Amino acid sequence: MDSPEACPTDRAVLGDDLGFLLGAVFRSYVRTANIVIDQIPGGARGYQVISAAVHGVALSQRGLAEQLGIDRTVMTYLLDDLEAAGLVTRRADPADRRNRHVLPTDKGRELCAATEQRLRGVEACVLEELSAAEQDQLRGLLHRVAGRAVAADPMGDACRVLSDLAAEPPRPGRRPRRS
Amino acid sequence: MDSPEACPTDRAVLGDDLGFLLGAVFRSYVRTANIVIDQIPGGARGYQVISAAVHGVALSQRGLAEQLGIDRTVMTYLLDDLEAAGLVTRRADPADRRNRHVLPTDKGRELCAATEQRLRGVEACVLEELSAAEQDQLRGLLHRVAGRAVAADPMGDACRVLSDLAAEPPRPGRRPRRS
DNA sequence: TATTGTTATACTCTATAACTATA
DNA sequence: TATAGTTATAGAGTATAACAATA
Repeated sequence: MDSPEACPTDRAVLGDDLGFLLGAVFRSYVRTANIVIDQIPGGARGYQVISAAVHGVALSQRGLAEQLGIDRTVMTYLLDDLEAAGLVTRRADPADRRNRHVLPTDKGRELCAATEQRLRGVEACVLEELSAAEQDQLRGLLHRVAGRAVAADPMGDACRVLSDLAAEPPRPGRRPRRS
Repeated sequence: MDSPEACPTDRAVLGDDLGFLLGAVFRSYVRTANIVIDQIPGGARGYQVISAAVHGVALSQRGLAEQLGIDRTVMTYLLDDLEAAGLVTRRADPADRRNRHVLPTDKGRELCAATEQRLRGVEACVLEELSAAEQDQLRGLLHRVAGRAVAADPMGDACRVLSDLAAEPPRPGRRPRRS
C-alpha cells in the first residue's frame, strides 16, 4: 500500500507532526490488537466480518464487502476460511438465490464477544497513560475529526490541497522498476 | 500486512472504539497526505528517506534503514529511485568504504521543504473541524500516548494482554490457503 | 570471518478478469 | 442481459537468501 503506517520507528527524524503522532499511536494499537486478532482466520478483516455477521442482520456477501471496503473476491476467500473454522455459515437467500447470507455460528458469536472484550483491554492498555477524563476527551476529539473524515470519505474533494497541487511544477514519476 | 488500516469504511459495524476512530482519522490523513507524497519516488518512505537525509547528517544506508524501520534491501531499491530522480546521492564513507552516506541534493532539499509545508497544510485540513486550542489538545494527548507507545516499542512487554491470552483456549490457526 | 550493500528468488497480497448460477 | 459469487491469472510488495566488496 505504500503508506506511512509501514514505518515503525522514525521518532528521531520526524518530529511531532500529526502524521507521526497518529501513526505511532495507531501502530501501537494495531500491534497490540493483532496479538488478539491474529488468532482469527483472516486477521483484522476476519474479525470485522464476524462482527458484522453477529451485529448486522443476514448480510449478503456483497453487502458485507461494501460495508467493510473489502473486494468481493477477497470476501470469498475470507469466508472460505471463516466457514472452515466453523465461525460463520453461508446460506442462500430464499428470495434471490444469487445472494448468500452470512450468518454467525454459536462459536462465531462466542469468539466475537470474547474478542470485543479483549480489544477493550487493548484500548485501556494503549491509553493507560491518560486519565479517564482525558481518554474521553481524546475519544471526543477523534470522533469529531473522524466524523468529518468519514463524511468526506467518498473521495469527493480531498481538500483544497488538491487545487494547490494542480498549480505545482511537475514532479518525477512514480518508481518505474528496472528489469 | 493484514492490519485494520486496510479497511476504509466500517462505520456502521464498528462503533466508536478506539481502533475505529484512530483508523478513520489516520486513513483520512494518509489519504490526503498521499496526494502530496505520491509525487515522490517511493511514496511515503521516499519522503522519509529524503527528510532523514536532509535533517540527519551523513547517514549510512544501514543507519537510515534502521531508523526508518525499512529493510536494507528495500532501502537499496528506494535509493536507486531517489538517486535516479536526482534527489539524493550516495557517497562512500572515506573512513569505512563499506558504508555509503546518503546526502540530499539541492533538488532534494527543495522538495523536502516544499513537502513539509504541504503536509502542514494537510494537517490543517484534516483537523479543520477543531479549534486551534482543541488541535493543541489533541496533539498533546496523542503525544503522551505515543510517548508511552514508542517507549514500549521494542516489543518488550506488549502489555499484560499477552499474559491474559496465554491462559486462553487455543484458536483455529492462521489461514492455510488451499491449492 | 564479519559487515555493508547489492542482486536474485520466492512468497504473500491484491487487483483484474473470466466463468457459473441465478434472475 | 445483468448481478452475486467463484475461480484463475497477473502484478506489486515484501521477505529471504545468496553474492560482492571491504574490513
